Amino acid sequence: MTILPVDFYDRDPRLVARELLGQHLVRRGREGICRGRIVETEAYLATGDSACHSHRGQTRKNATMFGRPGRLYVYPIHARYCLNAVTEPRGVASAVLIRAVEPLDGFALMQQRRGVIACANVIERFSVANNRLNQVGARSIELRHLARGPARLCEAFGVDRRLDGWNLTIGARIWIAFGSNVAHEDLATSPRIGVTSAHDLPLRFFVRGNGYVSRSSIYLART
DNA sequence: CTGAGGATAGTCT
DNA sequence: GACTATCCTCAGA
Repeated sequence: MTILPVDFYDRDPRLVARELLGQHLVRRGREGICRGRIVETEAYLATGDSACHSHRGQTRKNATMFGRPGRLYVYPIHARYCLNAVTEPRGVASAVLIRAVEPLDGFALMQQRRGVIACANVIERFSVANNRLNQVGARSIELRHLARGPARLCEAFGVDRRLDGWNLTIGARIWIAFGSNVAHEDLATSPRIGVTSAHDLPLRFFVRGNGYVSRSSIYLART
């Protein structure tokens, strides 16, 4: 296992966002270990980006973005959380939002944290929903939705603001390890999801055709 | 102290 | 595709 070093993060967030695709987000806690392949990211720039949290200066909420690269920036949104990796040197407040992973390990733990039962397909999902043995009342979802979307990802991996500022490069609690690089032809870009300003910038990066990517059908842009 | 709004997700049409 | 529950943070009074 190769943990991505600080140098990896100490670069332009557009480069980091692109190269994070294919790498493995790993979460280790008392309950066990979770691992997922990163398939969708977004870059938020330190300058000229009105959608970036740092755009209006430093506050307590976004302070982590102004700190060292390779740290975890967690912030609350709509009663949920989103997970970012801080990029560029201290004082240059940029970050990469991780929007979705393809689950690799820790399926049971992710399901438990999310309070759902993940099914391989819609047919199995229908079957589970009607199964009397499902006494806990957990919703059944498709597997591709287990950690798709930043808030679902945080819930599945047990990430909340207590991990804001955590060092992603020391190999404890949560880190990103090298998995594989995505071939150029499998890489796609689009405008970022859910941002109301700077919507023209193609700062979202995802693995083309990957079923774990959110809203993949909307954009088919190519880099 | 109060109000507004946000890098969402789930549900329903 | 539209609607909205939900809650934390910040700005303004």
